[in-house]
Order: sequence, then C-alpha cells, then structure tokens
Amino acid sequence: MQPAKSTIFDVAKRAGVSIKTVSRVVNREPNVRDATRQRVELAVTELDYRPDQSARNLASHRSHLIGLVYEDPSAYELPSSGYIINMQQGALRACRAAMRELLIHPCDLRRKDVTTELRSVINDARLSGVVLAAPLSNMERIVRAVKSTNTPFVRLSPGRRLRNQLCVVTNDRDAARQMTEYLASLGHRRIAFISGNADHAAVSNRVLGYEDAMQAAGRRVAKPVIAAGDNSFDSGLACAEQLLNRKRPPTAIFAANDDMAAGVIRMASRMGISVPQELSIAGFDDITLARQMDPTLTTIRQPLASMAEHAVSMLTGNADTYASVPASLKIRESTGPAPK
Amino acid sequence: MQPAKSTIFDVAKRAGVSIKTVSRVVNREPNVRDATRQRVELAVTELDYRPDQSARNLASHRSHLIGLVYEDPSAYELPSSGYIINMQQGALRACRAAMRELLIHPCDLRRKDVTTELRSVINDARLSGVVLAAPLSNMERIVRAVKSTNTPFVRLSPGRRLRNQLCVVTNDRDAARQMTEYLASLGHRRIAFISGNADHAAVSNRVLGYEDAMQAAGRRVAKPVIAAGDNSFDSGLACAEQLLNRKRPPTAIFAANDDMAAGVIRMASRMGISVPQELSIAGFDDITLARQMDPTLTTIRQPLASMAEHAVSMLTGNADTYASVPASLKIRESTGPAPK
DNA sequence: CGGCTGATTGACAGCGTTGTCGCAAGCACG
DNA sequence: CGTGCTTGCGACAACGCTGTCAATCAGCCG
Repeated sequence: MQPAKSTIFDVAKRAGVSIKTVSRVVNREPNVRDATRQRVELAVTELDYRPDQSARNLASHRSHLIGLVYEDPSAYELPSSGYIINMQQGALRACRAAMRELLIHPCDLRRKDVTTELRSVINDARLSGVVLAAPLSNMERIVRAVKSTNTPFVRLSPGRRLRNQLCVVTNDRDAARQMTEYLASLGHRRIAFISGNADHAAVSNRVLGYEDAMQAAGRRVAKPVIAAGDNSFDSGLACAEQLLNRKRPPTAIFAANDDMAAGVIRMASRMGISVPQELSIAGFDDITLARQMDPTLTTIRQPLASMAEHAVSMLTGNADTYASVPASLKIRESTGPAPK
Repeated sequence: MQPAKSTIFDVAKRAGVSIKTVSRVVNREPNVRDATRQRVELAVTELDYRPDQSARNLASHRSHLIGLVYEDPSAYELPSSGYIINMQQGALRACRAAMRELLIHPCDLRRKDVTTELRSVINDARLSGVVLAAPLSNMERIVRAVKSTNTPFVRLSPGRRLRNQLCVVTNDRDAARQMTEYLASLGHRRIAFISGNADHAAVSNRVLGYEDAMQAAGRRVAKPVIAAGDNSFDSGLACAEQLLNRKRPPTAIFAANDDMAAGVIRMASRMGISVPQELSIAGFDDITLARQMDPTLTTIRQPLASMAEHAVSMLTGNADTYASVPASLKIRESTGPAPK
C-alpha cells in the first residue's frame, strides 16, 4: 500500500502557509519570499507532493497534455509509418523534458466531420498545445478548426514561413537542389523526378528544388522529367515502370520520398536493371528502412524527430516561435557514376 | 465565436430535473423513468451538451484516456516501428469506438526509475486503463508497477494465459509450428531457426513451435539448429552469415521476426545466394516492410492491430476478459521448394 | 512619525462534475 | 390498513486545485 496521496492542504499545513502560497511556489509564480519558498519546497519533497492534474485542469482550463495530430495512415494504407514514428519520437522527447504527456490523434480526412471531431478532442482533453503535422498543417479547414479552439498550435512544414504563427520548417527546396546537383555531378544527364501528393507542401518544395538545379545546370543536363506519384511505395513502382520503359530512360531517378524510392528500387530489380551501375536512385526522408534496403538508399535526412521536438518545445515555452531545421544529404549505395 | 459551452446545470434547468438526474442519464445509470430520461436526452441534444472531462476526472477519479505503454524503440535504435504503428492503429480504432483518447508512453528500460515514472504517468493522467505491450507485458517489475496503481490494464502477448488477469494472446507456438511444417513440406530437411530476445515471451513460444514441428517430423528432417538473434535487423545479418558459412548450410531459415528475416535476405544477397532458389527464408509478424522486400517475405501475419484493439475494448468494457487472436501463414516469394 | 507604495500572503469562491444520502411515492404482503 | 422494500429523484458535499481580491507588512519619503 502506498502512503495516502498528499494534497496541497497537507503541504500548506506542514509549511505553515496557505494553500495559495503552496500553489504559487509549485507554479513558480513571483512574489514569494525566498525563505517561504524554501519552507514550502521542503514540505513538498517531504510529503512527496505532486499536484493533481485533473484538479488543475478543472481550475485552470488547461491540461498537461500535448496533442500530436497527423493524417491517419490506416485510412489509405499509407506505408508512411517511418514518418509518424519519427515525429512521435521527437515529440515524446520534448514532452518528457517538459513533464508533459503525449496524446496522439490521427485524422481520417475522408470523414466529413474531421474538423468537428478535432475540435472536440482538443476541447475535451483541454490540450495545452497541438502539433499539426504535414500535410494537415497546410490544409485550410484543418488549420481553421484548430485555431478556433484557441489552443496554441505549431505547424510542421507548412510549406512557407508564416507570420505570427508558430511553425517549424526545413529547407526542402534547398536539399532537393543539392541532391539533384549531386546526381548531376556524378555525370548524370537524364535525371527524372517522381513527385508526390501535392497537398504536401514540403513535397512541392522538393519539386522546386529539383527544378532549380536542373535549370541552373542548363545545357549540361537534359530537360526535367517529372512523374506524378502519391507518396506511396506502389506509386513508386508505377512511376518507375513508366520512366524506365521510355525510349531514352533516365540514368538517375530522384523520388520525393523514400517510400517511392523503395518502389523504384524494387521495380529496377524486377526489370533486371542493376543499381547503381545502370541506374542511380535517390530518396528523401531517411526513414529507417532506407538503411535496410538493398542497395541502401542515398537520401536526404529530414530531421523529423528534431522538428517535432522543436514544435513541442515551442508549446511548452522552451523555444523560439520559429525554427528551421536543416536537412542533409546522406550518400549510400543506391547512387553512383552515370553509365557510359 | 462559438455559443457558450453549456453545463450540466443548463441541461437540468431545461429538462426540469436536478443535475444529478442529468448525470444519471448521461452516464446510463439505472433508476431513471423512461419519460424523464427522454426529456433529459432532448435537452442534451438541444443544448449540444458535452460533459466536461476535467470535471469528471476530478470527481470520479478516472479520465477518458487510455495509455499505451511499450518499450522505447529509440532507446536501442530498434527498427521495430512496424510493430508499434500496428499496435497504435488497433488501439486507436477501439478508442474511437469508445470515445476515448490514446496517450502513448514508451518506456526506456535502461532508466532506473522506469517504474516510478510509469506510476506517475498513470496516476497523474488518471488513465482509465493501460495496455501493456510485449515484452513489457512479461516483465515482473513493470507489471507490478502498473498493478500498484490499481488501474485496469491488459497485457499483450504475456507469454502464457493468465488467471484472473486481462490479456490478449496469439497462437505463436502453433503458428511457428505451421510455418516449420510448411517448409518441411517443401522438401527442406535442414531448416534453421533464428530466435530472438528471450525477454519476449512470444518469441520463445515461436522457438517452441519450431521445435515441436522438427520433433514431429522426426527422422525425415535434420536436427533443429537455432541461432540466437536479438530481434534486430543486424542480428539477422549476423546469424545468417554464421549459418550460411557452415559446412552444410541450411536450405531454409526461419527467423523469429521479420526484421531479422530481412537481415537474412540481405545477407543472402550479399553472399550471392539466390532466394528462394537456393535458400528459403521465412519471417514472423508481417510488418509492412514484408510486402516491400525483394523477394517479398513469406511470414506469419501476427494480428497486432486486432490484438491491441481487443485490449482497449476490454478496458472500455466492450469485450471479454480474455482473447486469443489467431495468427496465419502468409506465403509470398521468399520460400520455395528445397534445392535438389 | 504618518502616509504611501509595492511586495507578500491568505480567505474564499469558483471550476463542472460524481458520490452519498435522504426523502417520497409505489408496491407487495399479511 | 400498517410494514417494509424498491424505485425515482434531489440536495448537497466532495474532488483538489487556481483566480480574485483584500489584508498585512516592510520600506521609504517628507
């Protein structure tokens, strides 16, 4: 049996002060004499006092919960588990540091009442903050719903920097440009790109980065070729098939995310095309899988975990209101010199 | 602006009853006349009344939150994201059905204070129930910590059926036996097994299933060969290397989970051994990745999502106190007839 | 030394439910 | 027609905090 849980009254009595003073000390409010503060703190540790969250919630209209909201992958059989897990890990790290807990809430966009439901969750649980993952962070109605709850929220990769709104971004465009330049520097001239779901602003930025590089390379490389994927492994297969069956197939394929790149690798293997000897393949995200594929995937490490961590820190008041976390090139086995 | 939130008092006034009666109706308590119940229900819908969760928590000492507790994968760089995501999806499904929300809490077992911390989380958030995933569901100190909070909890794959305790299991042993028999039926005689982390009771059951089948097959197949992995992709690589370098290497390798099986496939490819022509490989779990590998992986579909869904349903009172969800064989490309 | 100011502290009323208990009405029974 | 039990309902006290506001105290000025 555990010793009966002590309340703010017990602490107050022991320290010889009022409950309000205990409250002040616990919440680090100003205007408490040092001596008093110390007496209270002593009592707190002696009694192992930990404030009751429910009571706090009720009285203060805020909980100690942070909500992580993202697109429900099961809704579409999206194999994007790496994306989600990474975000969760980052968010959890920051939660731990700030003594918060994490509530996860995937949204099924096909449902008509997503916004109503989202509002209910935020209000019912009195979340103290919400992290809105891409691509939701870029959808008008979703953002509006969250905003209407008056709960602080951070948008992850909202596509562009926003004034007066919390957000965390990464340099998708720049990173995509770097990757394309890297491929060009290996001697590739026909570099194709597989784009993804246009809802996902980060993904469109990657397209732009690819185009930037292709344009800058000018005559040295051939025209941009962009195939339309939807971020899924299967669309990677399909796009690869289409691209590789051209009369003059590309010698390098850069996919807007790793899942699609995995599809490309798979298709190349099916078609008997060796990677990277005959075809170089690059991805974007650096999901766990990227290191386990055969060949291992050259990709761009998107700091999803750090981004989510930053986001939560913003909500707990431990970070600036804006953060840009840089992505970086990870060169592995799936890319090599262009074939002669 | 939204219409001011209505409270139990508003409903009571409108229905011409006391707040207690409203409470009874909302909570489906007995001893309310039908006519009264209907009047209240009408008022509830008219005013769009939704009880305040924080107030409920405070008064009833229970929240509407379910906790999902699992081993922290980031602690060990475990690539088991598929496992976690699947569980989450199942748990979320049941939460949605029961109007609950899900709080996730990975445990870092290396920390000395895991149990203290776990208790705090459960108590602070006043979780109404906890789902304890394997292998935590099988660790004495963890289970004890959860039990000490007097919060209802369900153990996932605790290794054996437990009396008077909520748990959800699957037929690991039987499924492993089936897979082994299947391999034998393809003509394989030297079938090796890669076992995993012994903490994970489900995994030890798989070893037993393998042994069952090998024993039953008697003289027809060679003696069991078991290599010790630790559930990770890398250990799959290592064990495969060791097994395949034997004088008489196995013609089939059955790994206790898909991550290790992926490692085996990878090693075979490195060593120039063709799968399934020269070597058959089977896994266990059916993670998303299993369908994306090359060749696609023959494995056992472990119904993790359903298991977690069941678990949450138990906690919300919508299911029995015990469930066994069957696993099933998924034959794909990585297995084939034994080489001559 | 009186008055003024800002720092420090406490009393007390919420916050919106659920739990306990009491009371009245209805019903079976002798 | 009285007794005892069940059913249906309401009054009111928790639940354990935070917010508001008033009271007290110390320091400082003239």
